[in-house]
Amino acid sequence: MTAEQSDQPDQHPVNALDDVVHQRVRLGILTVAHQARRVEFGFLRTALDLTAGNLSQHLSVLEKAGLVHIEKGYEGKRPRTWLTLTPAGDRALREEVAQLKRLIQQIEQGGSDAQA
Amino acid sequence: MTAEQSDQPDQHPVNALDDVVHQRVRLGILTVAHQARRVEFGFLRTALDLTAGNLSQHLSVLEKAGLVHIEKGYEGKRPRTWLTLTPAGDRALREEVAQLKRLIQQIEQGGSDAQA
DNA sequence: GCAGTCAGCTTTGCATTGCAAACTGATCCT
DNA sequence: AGGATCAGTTTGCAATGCAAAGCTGACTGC
Repeated sequence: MTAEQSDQPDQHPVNALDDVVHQRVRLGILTVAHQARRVEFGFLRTALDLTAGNLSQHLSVLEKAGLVHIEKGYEGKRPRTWLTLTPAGDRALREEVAQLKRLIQQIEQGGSDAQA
Repeated sequence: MTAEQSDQPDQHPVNALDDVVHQRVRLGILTVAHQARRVEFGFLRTALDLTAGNLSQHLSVLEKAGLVHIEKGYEGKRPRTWLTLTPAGDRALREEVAQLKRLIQQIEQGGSDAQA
């Protein structure tokens, strides 16, 4: 146990996860936005069971990070807010998934007691 | 308050995730603890690239939640802290993995599960 | 043997985050 | 017209997460 690769700061999957993306609610938002091309605020709100205030803030975090595009307009006379994933958002989500898969593999392989 | 059609409380995978387990660092701790039967504090610290203070607090969160058992003692004359997953911790980790898998599947299918 | 140093954590202090209640402004109902 | 409802945003506050400082005991030089 000699050669410590100190130039390898962190090889652990969790260190490759981005907190903006990994956060539970935002991961949900990105997932839904990935599945549907364009999502309504209200749909997200009920699909993820959030308060409007909570959702509103998570959206601005995602927008500020450049992961989603937010589009405000009207449906008839009612104001609406739609959400689309940006290319960066799509990449970020894929990256999250890739790291989660690595993590899951580690968990499922290396157990002292493993059972599916 | 309108008793709306909340008979479908939340079918979305992210709502089944436990924030105690899902948090990035703690997910890492649980993963490492799952792979090795018994982990040293110092090992976790370097493996996950954490400050001691940060690790210390995450461990007490996990302990308070009953997910890990913390054991203090000596190795030779040096004080050491070891960590083991409790059965509940193991179950919680498996549950997290199960939900993550559901989530990943949803993402990778990429279908348009549209709205109105 | 007692100052100084180091290993191994814990505690403290503070900035950020996340949540829901309160608010704004427009539309619908009667 | 006046109230109820929809669609979000802003505000206020509690909880979280982080690193720096602090604490405790062991070993080292003198």
